Amino acid sequence: MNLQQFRFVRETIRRDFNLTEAARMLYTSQPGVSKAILEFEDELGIKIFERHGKRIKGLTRPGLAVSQVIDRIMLEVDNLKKVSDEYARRDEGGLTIACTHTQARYMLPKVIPAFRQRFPKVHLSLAEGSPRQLAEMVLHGQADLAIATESLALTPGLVTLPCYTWEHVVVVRPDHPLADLRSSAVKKLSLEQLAEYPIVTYDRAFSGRTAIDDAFAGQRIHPDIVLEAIDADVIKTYVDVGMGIGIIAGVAYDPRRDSGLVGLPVGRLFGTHTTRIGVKAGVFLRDYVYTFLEMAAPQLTREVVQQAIMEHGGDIAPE
Amino acid sequence: MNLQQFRFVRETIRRDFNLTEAARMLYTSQPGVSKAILEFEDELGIKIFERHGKRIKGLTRPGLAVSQVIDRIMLEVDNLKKVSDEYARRDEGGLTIACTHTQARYMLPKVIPAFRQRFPKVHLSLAEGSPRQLAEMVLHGQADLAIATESLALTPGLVTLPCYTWEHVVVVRPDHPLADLRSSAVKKLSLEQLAEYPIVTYDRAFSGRTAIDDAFAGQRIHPDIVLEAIDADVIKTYVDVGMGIGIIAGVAYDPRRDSGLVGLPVGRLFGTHTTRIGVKAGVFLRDYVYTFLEMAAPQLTREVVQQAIMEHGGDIAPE
DNA sequence: CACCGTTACGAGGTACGTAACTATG
DNA sequence: CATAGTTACGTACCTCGTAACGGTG
Repeated sequence: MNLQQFRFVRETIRRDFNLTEAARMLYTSQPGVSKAILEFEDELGIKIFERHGKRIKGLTRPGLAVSQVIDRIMLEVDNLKKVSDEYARRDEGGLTIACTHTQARYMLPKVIPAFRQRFPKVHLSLAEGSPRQLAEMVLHGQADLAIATESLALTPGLVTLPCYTWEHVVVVRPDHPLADLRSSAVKKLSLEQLAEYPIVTYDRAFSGRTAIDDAFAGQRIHPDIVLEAIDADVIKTYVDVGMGIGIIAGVAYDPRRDSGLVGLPVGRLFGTHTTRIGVKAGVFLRDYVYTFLEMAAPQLTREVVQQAIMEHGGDIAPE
Repeated sequence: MNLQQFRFVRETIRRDFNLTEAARMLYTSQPGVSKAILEFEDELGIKIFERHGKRIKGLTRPGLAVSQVIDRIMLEVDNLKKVSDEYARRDEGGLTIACTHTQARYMLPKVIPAFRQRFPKVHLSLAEGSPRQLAEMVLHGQADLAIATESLALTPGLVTLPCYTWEHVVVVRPDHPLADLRSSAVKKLSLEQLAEYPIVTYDRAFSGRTAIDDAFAGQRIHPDIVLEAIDADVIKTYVDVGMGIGIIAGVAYDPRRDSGLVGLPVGRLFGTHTTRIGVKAGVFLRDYVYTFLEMAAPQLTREVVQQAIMEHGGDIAPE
């Protein structure tokens, strides 16, 4: 029994039971993987994989149980490396943040400069993707943190922590009829009124889009969504060229920088959303990661986060 | 990084930082252990052990952190073997119960025959020791369960579950003055009255002895404890030869088998005690272990026990 | 027949044991 | 000076890669 066998089993499962793929991902030969797994099964006295003749099709029941234990072992092996790095190179290391474009473009710039100053030796990297992908990246150890608004909380094995809340904002061109409303009129804006114009907003998987859909559907309104994009910059660009009105996250509108557009605070129409940070349950986080979390959201103190990670699947109320 | 290195580190710590001892326990050469650990420290980039010249004295701070992670890894590696055995040999395996003499002699005989009938292929073994030793055996994986009344609950890393409650009983020879009391008089027996006679009872570490001491001390009575023993059989023997009156656990007195002695139910004087079963936090238990627990105490269902094990250090109220 | 997993075999490297050496208390 | 840890070194074994083989869809 050795760590290599654990790696092979885990990777084979991740590569959809394709040994050849698994071997390639681990930079080794396919027969080596095959042999190691066979020997491992032999030692345990069980079959881990369901085989149709020679094709590996899936996990057996004991294989499922074994793979779960292996996941826990490999998680701790990863922790071992992190723990020792924590002492060997106190303020050095890497921090990979998996997030949506909105976070990378509008929220992280408020945090990262200060973090960088405090930990100049930490190598930062940002990865973007859909919330589903972000969660996957964290679960597989490819990223340390996932930051997103939607669906993160539902992923098993992921601990999610409330970071900040926000509301949507409507952006229009200065020459648009809605641009001239007085602020009292803006406060009274209804979904019907918005639906009179073509709408440019987020793709289905991002930044509270489901809340937008739900809001309209709740009043049986069928808005004309002429364009979907995953980021507010694209949306603003198309609003600017006259495609329609934009609905974007409040954080994505800056009156100063977006001086070519008018923002209408209509948050109440689409509800309040909580952006959450997700970490893998049971991981060891480097000291600077805790500091990062506290910089991003003061309520996420080391104690709060550690408890959430240990309680494994625990979640903290949005308040 | 490999499992062997983890084993060496763990064993070195357990053997009080004596490499030679650790090597012997693992049936390998001492230089091999030394080299493996040095390489491991090198790979992690930290020193695990505090060295005075060449003598290993203790753990460094990173070493402590690393050793905790290693403990979790090795726990899961053990689980791996158990999980696969669970499927490979469904009703076969071993069950080692670490318990005090009282449990082995009086309580387990009520459970083990039925268990044996249900799982004839499970090899049972009983280990006896002080509660402190029992806890240690379970924590080191030398025993699956610990059963005892005292102090188990306090051991960190051990999950303890309430099994049954009991009270003490006083045993005297038939020719003893107390033997002739009517049951109404027995109900009124006081500590003072008992303290008029020399007492034979348990050793300090066993079966509610502290409760006996506390009861007397609470009324500022200094009983004459003429003999201490770790088991009721010994106590009864000395009561029988006229050394004094005996105070033993209720389960240890059987009117039929102990016909040469008279039992006086004076439980209220020394309080009610809960015998607990301890398992290591986070372990995987074979199916038959869950069955055993439920046979020993019907309230300890699989769900209850599993939850307690997972909540790691969790405890269930005696009710 | 193209793809995938297993078996066979050989070279390189690693693990481990013995022996010698060194430092500590 | 006895005990304990590290270094040195050689052998045995094991890992891993290439090549060949056997089944599956």
